[in-house]
Amino acid sequence: MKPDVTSVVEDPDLVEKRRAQIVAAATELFAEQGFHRTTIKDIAKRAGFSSGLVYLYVREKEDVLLLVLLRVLEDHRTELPAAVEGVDDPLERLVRLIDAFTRIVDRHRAATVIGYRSAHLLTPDRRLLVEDREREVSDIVVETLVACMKAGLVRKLDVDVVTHQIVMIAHGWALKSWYFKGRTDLDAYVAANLDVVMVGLTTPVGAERWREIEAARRDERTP
Amino acid sequence: MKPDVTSVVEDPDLVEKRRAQIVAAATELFAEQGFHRTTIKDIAKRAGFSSGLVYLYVREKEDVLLLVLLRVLEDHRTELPAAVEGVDDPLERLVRLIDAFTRIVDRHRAATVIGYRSAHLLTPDRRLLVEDREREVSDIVVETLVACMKAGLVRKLDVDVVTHQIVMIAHGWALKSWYFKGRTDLDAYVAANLDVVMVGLTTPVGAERWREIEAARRDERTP
Amino acid sequence: MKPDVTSVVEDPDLVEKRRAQIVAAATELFAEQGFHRTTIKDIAKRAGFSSGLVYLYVREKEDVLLLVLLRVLEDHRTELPAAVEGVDDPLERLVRLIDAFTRIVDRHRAATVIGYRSAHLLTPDRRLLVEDREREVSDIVVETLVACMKAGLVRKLDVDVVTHQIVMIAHGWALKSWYFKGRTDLDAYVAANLDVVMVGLTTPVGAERWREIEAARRDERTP
Amino acid sequence: MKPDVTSVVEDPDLVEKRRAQIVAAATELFAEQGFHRTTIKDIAKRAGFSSGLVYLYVREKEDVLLLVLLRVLEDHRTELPAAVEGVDDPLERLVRLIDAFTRIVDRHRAATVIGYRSAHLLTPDRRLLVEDREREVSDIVVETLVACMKAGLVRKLDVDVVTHQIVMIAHGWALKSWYFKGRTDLDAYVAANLDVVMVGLTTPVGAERWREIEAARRDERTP
DNA sequence: AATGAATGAGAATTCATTCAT
DNA sequence: GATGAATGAATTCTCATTCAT
Repeated sequence: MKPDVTSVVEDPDLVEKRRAQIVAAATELFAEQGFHRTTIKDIAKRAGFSSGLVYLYVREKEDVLLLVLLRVLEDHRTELPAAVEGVDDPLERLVRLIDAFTRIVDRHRAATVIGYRSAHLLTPDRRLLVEDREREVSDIVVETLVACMKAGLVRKLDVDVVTHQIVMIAHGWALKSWYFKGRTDLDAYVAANLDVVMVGLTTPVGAERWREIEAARRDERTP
Repeated sequence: MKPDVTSVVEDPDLVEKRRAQIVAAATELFAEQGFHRTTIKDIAKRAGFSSGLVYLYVREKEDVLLLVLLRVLEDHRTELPAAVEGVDDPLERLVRLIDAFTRIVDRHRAATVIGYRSAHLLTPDRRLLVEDREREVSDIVVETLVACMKAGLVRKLDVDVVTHQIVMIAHGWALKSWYFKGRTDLDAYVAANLDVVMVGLTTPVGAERWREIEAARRDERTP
Repeated sequence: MKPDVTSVVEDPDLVEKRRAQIVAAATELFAEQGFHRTTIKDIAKRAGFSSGLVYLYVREKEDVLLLVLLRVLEDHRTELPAAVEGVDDPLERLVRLIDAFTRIVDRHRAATVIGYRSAHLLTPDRRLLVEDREREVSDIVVETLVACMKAGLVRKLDVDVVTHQIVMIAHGWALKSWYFKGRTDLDAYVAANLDVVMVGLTTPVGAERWREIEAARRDERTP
Repeated sequence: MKPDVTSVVEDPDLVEKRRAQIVAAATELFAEQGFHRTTIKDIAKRAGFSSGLVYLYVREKEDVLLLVLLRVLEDHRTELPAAVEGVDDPLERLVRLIDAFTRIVDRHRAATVIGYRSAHLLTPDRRLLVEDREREVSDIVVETLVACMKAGLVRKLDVDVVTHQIVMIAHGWALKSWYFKGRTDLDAYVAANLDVVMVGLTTPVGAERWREIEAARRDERTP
């Protein structure tokens, strides 16, 4: 389970402490300048020690990126369940999750953005590790969504797609900050997204007009 | 209007042709390996000419990235309006836009992903150029959304947020391809997203239960 | 005698004309930016034609430098004798030569400076060619100096050294223009240098005090 | 006062040592092949270390050139005054200066030549720095010359021009070594130049014949 | 004769990584 | 454990030269 990053230093507390310093500095810098433009020296300087030290706690630069990405996902895995702790009603859980997810992302904007920008730079094994963790996070949403459906609170829909939509709502807040800059604040963002999605999910469906439209669209495409 | 990338070659047809070759090769490579790991030599080799040639059509490597990003946005600006050409009903336009947007992104998956990964590497002036074009694209959605609201077909909601949600649905298809790999196809993705969003947008709203939940959430946060 | 630079173009008049254009443009540019920073394209553009054309009149870039340097030396070989044409008195010839030499250099400041900066970039054969021409120029001074000595107008001194001193006076005006900038004009420069040198050359020598000093100096060095 | 060249290495002794090695190697190479044809790799190899090391002590290649030029000027500023240390008689000082100046140049032939060839390649700020130092060197001559004039040992003449003449005598030895190759040695060169200049400077002036000649010349030019 | 697009060798510079202290 | 000097591979960009038109 432990991230597969080895260190030559033995003392586990020291390892944890140093890595936290490295991750903190790297997260800032990667977000500011991107992975490639950030040098190990930059990271070391911002963290307040020498560049050689970094290599006592990490084998390659890419490991730093891995640690950064695993760090946020770890936080998600802790904070997201905490947000629905003790809440039994599935619908309430779902609302809280969407709300909390977006707010967690907001707190970790830098790392979230780094994920989208730089995860692809990881070697396949490391990328897989990250994707696994990411799936564990989205599974938290999946579970609640399934519970809602089972309880008849949410109508039958492709769970993966809906989960993905919810994830994108949360991540979207970090990804397009420039789009909202100065126009919409976090609360309004959460409110509007919840409004659309929750109505979309919970309303029982009839023969809406847009359905005919889309049906026609589909026929048009595959005659 | 023309991208501010200068070329020492004067023949405009040749410039267009060569740049198209450069963009095609670069789009593939940037998507495969990222911007930094792709060398000018790589691009030239894949396009079938010498590395020096690239610099006859572009001043710096970053210009190649700019051209790649502007290329997709240009396609969006052409293809998105084409998808609703001659369609008067606002709701039908909206459905078609969401559908078409996602499918255009699908066709330009590589470049879309590059946008999220590498746009931040551009110098501010170039980034601004890209963001402007991006806004022009999302404005196409905004217009139709506003028309729907004016016609009473969609209820009053924050237009920016909803537009952003629609954009994220379309982009999301490209961004998390690994998430759907082998499970959900494009049609199912479009269908499910449309289902949630269109119901969410067009249903007249009453006193749904999730609303109380969210109201409680809100009070909890700001007592 | 002709500079050893071959051209693929046959018409000698055209060759001469084009080379003159090339030399004129190159002289300006080499003086402004130096040899290496000046590209063949720069030269062609300033001369008003295409870069390919240059290679019809010159085999390599270095040939352009050679032509530039030979051009000035040719002018010296024409103008210097012209300045003493018909003057029989050796002393008058000498004065006129020093005066004229400095003024010719002034008119060819750019090329003179290029000589000091860039002659060393020539391949040995080309450099030798230039040095030969340079010697032919200084020989004009040598001849007159010798005539003056034979006539007893100038006392016995190392002719090479004195010639060199005179050459350095002339060239010095071009080499250290920044030193005189705004303080001394050409006339004052010529006047003062002539004053020192001509007095130094024509005064019959006795037991000057500085001689004892220098003799002591010499002893000090070789005990 | 310190040359404005920054180093990432902090130990000042090491910086000094490495820079001395770099300067030594670069001086040889610049003199042999010129600035542009000398690569950083060449310099590093001749100095016996890796090319990357150079960039720990210098920010750009041009800085190496600057260091080379400042190095000689520093030596001049040390050695020139040392040559007249304790000598009170102005005339004796002057003779010694001319003598010493030429001999210092002889010892630093390579760097002196580099100055004439490559100083113009420096960016304006660096060039200015070099010119300032150069002026400080020539000011040493100026002072003594003025003292000689005040004492009535040298007649009234344009001090700048005469100083420049003396500087050109010294530098001339390095600049035209090919001219003297095998014919004149340093001692003869110094002796002859001193002979002309000192007689030229110290002889009280009457109505020499060459003066009438030059006066005529002048009238001819400005009728 | 002239053009100018194309080539490709070459050079400065950066930086991850190592290792002696 | 920590430091920071040293290494050298890698990459962008330039430009002399060629050659098809």
